[in-house]
Amino acid sequence: MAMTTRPYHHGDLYRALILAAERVLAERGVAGMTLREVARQAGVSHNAPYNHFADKADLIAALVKEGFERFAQALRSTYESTSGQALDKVLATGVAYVLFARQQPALFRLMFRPELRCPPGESVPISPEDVGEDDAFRVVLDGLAQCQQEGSVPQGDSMVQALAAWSLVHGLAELMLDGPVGAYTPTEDATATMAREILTTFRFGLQSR
Amino acid sequence: MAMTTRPYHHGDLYRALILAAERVLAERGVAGMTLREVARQAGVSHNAPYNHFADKADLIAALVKEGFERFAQALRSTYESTSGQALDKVLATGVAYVLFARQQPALFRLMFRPELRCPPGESVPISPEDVGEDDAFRVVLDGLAQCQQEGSVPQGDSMVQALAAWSLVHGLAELMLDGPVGAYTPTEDATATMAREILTTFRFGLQSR
DNA sequence: AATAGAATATGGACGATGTCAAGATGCGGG
DNA sequence: CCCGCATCTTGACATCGTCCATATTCTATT
Repeated sequence: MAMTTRPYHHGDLYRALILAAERVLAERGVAGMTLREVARQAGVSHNAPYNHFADKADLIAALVKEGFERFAQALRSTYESTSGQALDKVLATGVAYVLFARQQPALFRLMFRPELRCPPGESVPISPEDVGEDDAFRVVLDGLAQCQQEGSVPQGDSMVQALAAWSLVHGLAELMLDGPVGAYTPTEDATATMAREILTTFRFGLQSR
Repeated sequence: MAMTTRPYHHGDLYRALILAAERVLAERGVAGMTLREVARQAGVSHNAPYNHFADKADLIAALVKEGFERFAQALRSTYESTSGQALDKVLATGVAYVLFARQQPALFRLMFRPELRCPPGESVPISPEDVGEDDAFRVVLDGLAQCQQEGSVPQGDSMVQALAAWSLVHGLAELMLDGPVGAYTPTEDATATMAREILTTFRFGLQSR
């Protein structure tokens, strides 16, 4: 009678598989996330997932989509709950971006490794839009448009400004996880401080002219 | 007689394997680069690589190291062959960074996916230093120190400035390859223009104070 | 120069993985 | 009540990374 697609034998295997996938991902990392292990953790046979997902890429895409939803949610709520000018909100959102990556490193990596959501033979991944990447981007985009409106950022193509801001925090997040920056930011506080410092360094790039 | 480790049967299988790996990587992408396929392309049995590399992660690490050497070389030569202030050189280096990623996308991805160079069971990858990542970073670091000396950039911790600059171009490169930016930069010229535009947007962040 | 030994390559084998093909199981509508 | 279909299981296959035993070829020592 529920309006969701009725789960017959298991309860809600679709959901259970995504949760199991997330746990496996967090425990064993991107490389260790195997379809069979996910099924094992969910307590079903190694072929049960194929009733709910076309293939491994499809499961990953679903998990990534969930990740981007939470991600966009985190950015949005940070933006909205920060007081001050729109520019302050955008900067706080940038810090939240980096913190999200730090708190859920494996999920964050998965979200930005489209080669992992390529169907078996193909080399063209399930598109970023299908996976909700744009929604997260729009938070920054809208925020910068607000900044232009309040005059805290120079008039111009806010798409370019958003790409620049996004690039900055995304690069920082990636380098913290997988690059040489990690060593400089051992704790979570250090991460936030570094993010703030770097964002402030470039803040004047948006303001001055 | 040569002082290099003498190749006995094949000629120089070590080198041949790295070249084959690079070809396979470019053709089939990160996900399609299999050890057996590399051996096939090199015309040897599937076990021959084990005489020159401990495991797949070791081969990848060697290829990545080669990639970082070329990368550092490209950045350095761009820096040196650009005329003008040190700041101009640094900005040109940033464009070169993004162009390298665009011209060798698969290699670039491989370079920044340390989970692919984890030994079988382990989750700790072959370190960034072992792979030459620092050498490339130093180009930017030294460049910004020069900028401080010539006064085109505010005094301060040039490590933080370098991290900021590196984050910016690295994020841009990643987003162009795997994210939503790619659509806006279809051609190589568009890529360079976008990179210049974004770098210029933030240029004033380093200058003003 | 001949031979012993190390370095290098080959083939087969094993466990694990992603995926496909059939068969078994259980729920809902007629 | 029973049939159909969605759901799960079992089994199989190709491929992959890696280990082991064996064969081949080069180097060095006598």
